[in-house]
Amino acid sequence: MPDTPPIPVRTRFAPSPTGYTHIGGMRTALFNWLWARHNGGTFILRIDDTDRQRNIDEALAPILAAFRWLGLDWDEGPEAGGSCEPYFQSQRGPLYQQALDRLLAEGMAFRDFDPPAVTQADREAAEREKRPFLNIRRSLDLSPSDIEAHLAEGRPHVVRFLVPRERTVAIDDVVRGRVEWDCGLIADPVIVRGDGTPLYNFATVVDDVTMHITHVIRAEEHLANVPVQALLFEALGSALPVFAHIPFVAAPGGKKKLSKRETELDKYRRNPQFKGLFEAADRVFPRIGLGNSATLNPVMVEYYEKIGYLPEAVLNALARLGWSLDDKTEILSLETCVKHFTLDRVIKSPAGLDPDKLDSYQLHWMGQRPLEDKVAGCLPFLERAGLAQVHGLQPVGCSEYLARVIAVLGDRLRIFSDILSFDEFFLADDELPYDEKAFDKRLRKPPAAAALLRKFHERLATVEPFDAAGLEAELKAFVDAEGIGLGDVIHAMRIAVTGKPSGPGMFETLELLGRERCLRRIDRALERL
RNA sequence: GGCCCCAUCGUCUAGUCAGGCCCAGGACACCGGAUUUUCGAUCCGGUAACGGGGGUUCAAAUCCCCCUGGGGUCACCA
Repeated sequence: MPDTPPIPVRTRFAPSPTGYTHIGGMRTALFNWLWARHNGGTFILRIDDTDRQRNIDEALAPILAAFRWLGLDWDEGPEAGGSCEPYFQSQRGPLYQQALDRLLAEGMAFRDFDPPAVTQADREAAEREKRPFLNIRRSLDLSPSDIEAHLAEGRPHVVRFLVPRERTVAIDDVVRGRVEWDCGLIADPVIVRGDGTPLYNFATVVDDVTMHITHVIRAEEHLANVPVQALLFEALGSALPVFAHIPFVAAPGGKKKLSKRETELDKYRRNPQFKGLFEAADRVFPRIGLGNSATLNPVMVEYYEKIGYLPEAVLNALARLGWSLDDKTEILSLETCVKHFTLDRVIKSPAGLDPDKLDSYQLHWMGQRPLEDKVAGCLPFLERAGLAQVHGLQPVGCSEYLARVIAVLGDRLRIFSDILSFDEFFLADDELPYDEKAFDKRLRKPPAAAALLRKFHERLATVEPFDAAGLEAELKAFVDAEGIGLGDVIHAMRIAVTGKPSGPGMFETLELLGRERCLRRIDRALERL
């Protein structure tokens, strides 16, 4: 029980509603969620929408959807409510105003009437002289009556927090240890804009205070915000929360922050470890009417859901990015993570997303899913791709057929959309495309292939029963009689019946397809020789 | 450039706080073999790392210093 904090833990994840969820952001959310759950505490979702009032509902939906998909519930926040409502910064104006009044009254903040151009010039001058920029506090010299006059005439101004320049500020970060800054190097941050709206650093602190956040767990890139925020906590008379600056999620194979910027995405497309995911997007999304890797890419959580990854796999992969349970445990359920997650086992250095490893988790977790889950997971892909109605059969959704196909595929079905690459089971016989290279190699080139296939075709027409065991026995008898090997006919048969060079067991495939379809497909292949 | 952070196999990591059990363990990837009608999966086996230099110590991946390298951040964005 030594790692259990004495007071109820309250963590928060505060996304800005951008219309999608960054996979790295989700990892941060997960750590917050895990820490709250591990301690029986509270996980809060708060929407940082201070900057602009875009269509919140539209931008928020994908974020909530991502949390729901992964099964990360929030105790307080949008739709859930809570005792610290509202959970949208855009609606918390009065709280910020109150905090602002207090800072102003206590002389810990001041109105800065310098026009932006003046500040800009100061900044450029500092840059030219190669010294750190510190705002010149001209407005501090204004007398109370001057200020009143300026206010009366509606003179535009911002409010700056007055940094105590003579001291230092430090935190004891749970993952990074003690980090200290010299306040003499910190410019007075603007906390309220000219239009009266609060800025992030200010709003966040006010929210963390008023929502009684005990642990601020966020990505390392926020470390630079700490001095200002810590000072703000103090100024507001609040104790500092526990800070845990976790490493950011890096692009595969690198140490650079995973970004959704277009120029970076183009690099990712060429990244050997990353490109597979992009290629998958370009392969499957067009078939199901979801655009391509330009609209849905692996930087977004939505990508993984829409292409058919399992939440367990994504969660497992995310949990292992910068955190470990011990020296050997790789497979982690959410439950296991909740039980063992502690902040002191978070690593300090950036962790690159590893698509290969994600796939290995996916393989494991897909293997844990019962057949009916796989059927339910695959069906939507077939429907959207127009493959749910197999010629001459009942719709795949209301028959056992799909379940049989999936059972035969076994672990070849890694993600749900993989079902689309086994479309030979769903296409009409005369629509089946052929892998031309394999067709040449197995049917056209071997001198005896076509004749053998033609000959075995006759046996297929009458063999009983038409099931895997029966078919295997029949083919064995056939090759024995011909004095050849299994491979001499099986490869030719596979390309003829499926159009592909590889796939699940040949006999199971034949059984599944059924006699009529097999015969027709063989005829069709022989005809195009 | 200023400030700050980081540094173990190709990758994710264990080990670093409490130096010896580490000529560094696991996993993924990779290579080889087994199995197999193909692919996949599976099972065996293998290659592979403490960035460099100084200290401290009987002993350093672990402690100290310097260097180098990588990264984050520098807005009336979040």
